[in-house]
Amino acid sequence: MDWNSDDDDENTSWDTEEEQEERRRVDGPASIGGPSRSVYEAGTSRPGLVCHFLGMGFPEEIVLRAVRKHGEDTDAILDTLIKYADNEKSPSEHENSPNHCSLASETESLDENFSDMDDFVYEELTEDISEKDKIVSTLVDMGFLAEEASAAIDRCGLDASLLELADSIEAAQMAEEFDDHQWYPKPSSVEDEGYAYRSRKEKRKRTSEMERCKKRSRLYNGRKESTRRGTMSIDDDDVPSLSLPNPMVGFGLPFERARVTERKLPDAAIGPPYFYYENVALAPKGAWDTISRFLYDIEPEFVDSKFFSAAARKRGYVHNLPIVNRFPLLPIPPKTIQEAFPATKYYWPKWDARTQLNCLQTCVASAQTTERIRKALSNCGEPPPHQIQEYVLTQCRKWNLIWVGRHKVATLEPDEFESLLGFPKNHTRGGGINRTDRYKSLGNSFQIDTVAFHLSVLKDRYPNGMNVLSLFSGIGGAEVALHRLGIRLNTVVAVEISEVNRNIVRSWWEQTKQTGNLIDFTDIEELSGDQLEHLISTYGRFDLIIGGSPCNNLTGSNRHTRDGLGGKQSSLFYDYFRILDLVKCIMGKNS
DNA sequence: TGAAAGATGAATGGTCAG
DNA sequence: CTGACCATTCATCTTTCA
Repeated sequence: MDWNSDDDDENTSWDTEEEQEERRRVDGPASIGGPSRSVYEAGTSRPGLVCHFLGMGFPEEIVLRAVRKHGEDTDAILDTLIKYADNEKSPSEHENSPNHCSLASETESLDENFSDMDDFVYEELTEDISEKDKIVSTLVDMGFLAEEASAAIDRCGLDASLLELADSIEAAQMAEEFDDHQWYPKPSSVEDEGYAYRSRKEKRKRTSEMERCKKRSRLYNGRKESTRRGTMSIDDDDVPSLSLPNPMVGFGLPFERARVTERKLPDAAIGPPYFYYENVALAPKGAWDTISRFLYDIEPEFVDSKFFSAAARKRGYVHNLPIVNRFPLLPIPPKTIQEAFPATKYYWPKWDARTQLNCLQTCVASAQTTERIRKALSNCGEPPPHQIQEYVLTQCRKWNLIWVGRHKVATLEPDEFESLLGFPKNHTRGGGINRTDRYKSLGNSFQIDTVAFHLSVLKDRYPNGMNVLSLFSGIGGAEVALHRLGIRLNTVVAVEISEVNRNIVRSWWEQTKQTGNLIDFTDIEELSGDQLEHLISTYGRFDLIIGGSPCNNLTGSNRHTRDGLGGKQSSLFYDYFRILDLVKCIMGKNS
C-alpha cells in the first residue's frame, strides 16, 4: 500500500517552515532531519529523480526542465518546482483555499512573485498555451469551470488523460469544500459549546496537520488510483450519484447468501487501521456523496436495522472491513413488536397492522398524546371509525407507541430502548442521568446487532484483542458490540463530549470487568496529532477507528437546522476524517 | 433550576396511476 | 417518464411545572 510506503514519507519539503516545524514536533527529536532529507540525497539517478518529483504531482515537463537545469541538486529542483506551483495560484487562492494540490500550502514563507521565477519556466510555459486551451475547452464541455480545468492541467500536465484531469478537479473541489466547512469559521455563536475554534494559532496548527494529510491521501497517490464510478459520475452536489438500496440490506444479511461477496477498495482506503463510520441514511442530497468522497471513495453500506431487530434504523456505514464470513450476535433478537413485547399481543387491535417499530429517536410522546388516544377510542364503538383509526395509527407510527391495555397505548420505556438497540438492561440507568437524557443518548446510538454483524469479521483476525479509537463514542455502542462479539478490548480511547455518556461507558467498563485500558477524551476538536502520536507510542497502533458523527443537521427530524454536513454539529464529520487521516499518517510513518 | 411537556414542518424517497 | 400522494425521520425551541 503506497500511503505508508517509504517514499511517502520523504515529502516534508512540500511543507512550509511552519509545517516542517510542526512535523518536527510530531516526529520527535529522533526524526529531525531524518528520513526526508536522506531520501532526497539518496536519489542519485536522474530517472529516479524525475519519478520522484512526478510522484509528488508536478507536471512532467516542468520536472524535466527543472532536472535538466539543476542536475541532481534536489534542493534547487524542489525550490524551482515549489516556486512554479506557488505562482500558479493567485494570492487570493493562497489565502482562502489551502488546497491539497496547491503544493506550497501555507504561504507566508513563499511570497516571491512570478517575476522572480526561473525564466525558463515562464518562457517555455507559454508555448503550451494553445494546446492547453483545447483541453480546457474539452473540460468545459464536460461541465467543468474553465478556471478549474486550467488549474488541473497545470497540476497534472498536458499529457494527462481527461479522466486524470477530471479526477484532479474533483480532488481540488473536495479540498475546497473541506476548507469551506472545516477551516473557516463554522456557523456558530460565541458560546457554542466549543464548536468554534479557539484561536487563530490553533486553527493554523490544525490546518497544518490537515494539509499534510490531504497531500498524502489525495495528491500523492490515492486519488488517481481510486475506483471511481466512471467518468460520467463526476460528483456534483446537485447531482448526487449515490442512491439508497431497496431493500436496505447492505452487502448482505445473516442467514442468507451474501448479496455482495467481494469488493475492491481503493488503495488509499485499505487498512491498517480498519475504520467504520456511521450516519443517518436519509441525509440531505449530496451529503453521502461528500462523506464517501472524503472516506477514500468507499461505497457506503446502507442498512436498515429492521432486519436485525424489531425497530427500524436506516443508516449508512462507510468502512474498510472485510465482508465475507460475517456472523450475527447470539441470541438472535426478536424482529417483531409482538415477539419483543409479548404482553402487547392481548391488546393489539386487528386494525393496527404494525409488526415493527419505526426509528427510535431522541424524544418520546407526551402523556397527553397517549391520553388523547385513549379518550378518542373510549368515546367510540368497536371497531373505531376509519378516521379515528387513521388518527391513532398516525400517532402510533410517529411516536412508536405500543398497546399496553384496552384503548391504551404507551411510549417505550428507556430500558425497552436499550433492549431494542442491543444494549444490556439498565445500561443507561442511574449514574446521575435523567430520563430525558437517557432517551437522547439511546436515540443517538448504534443498533448493536447491526454493527456487530459488520464487525464480526474482526474476531478471528484479532484473537489477542484490539486497540480501538472510538470517536463520538456516546454510550459505548462500539465497545458493547465488540465485547458482545467476544473480542478483547486491550485499549479503548473514547472521545465523547457528554460527561454523562462518558460515565455510562466508564460504568459499563467496570461492570463488565474489562482488563484493558479505557482512556477518555472530551472534545474531538482538541484531539491533536501530538496526542495521537503519544497514544500510539504508549499503547500501540490502533486496530479500529470507529464512530458515527452527529446527525443533528442531517436528519429529517430536525425542523430547525437541517443544514447538511456544513451544520454546526454534523460538520464534526470532518474531524472524524481528520483524525482518521492523522492516524493513518502516524501509523504509516512508524511502520 | 432542571426536567418534562408541547408545538413546531420540510426534505426525501417510495409507490402507483396515467 | 411524470406527478400526485404518502410515509418516515439518531430534533429543536419554548413553555410549564415541581
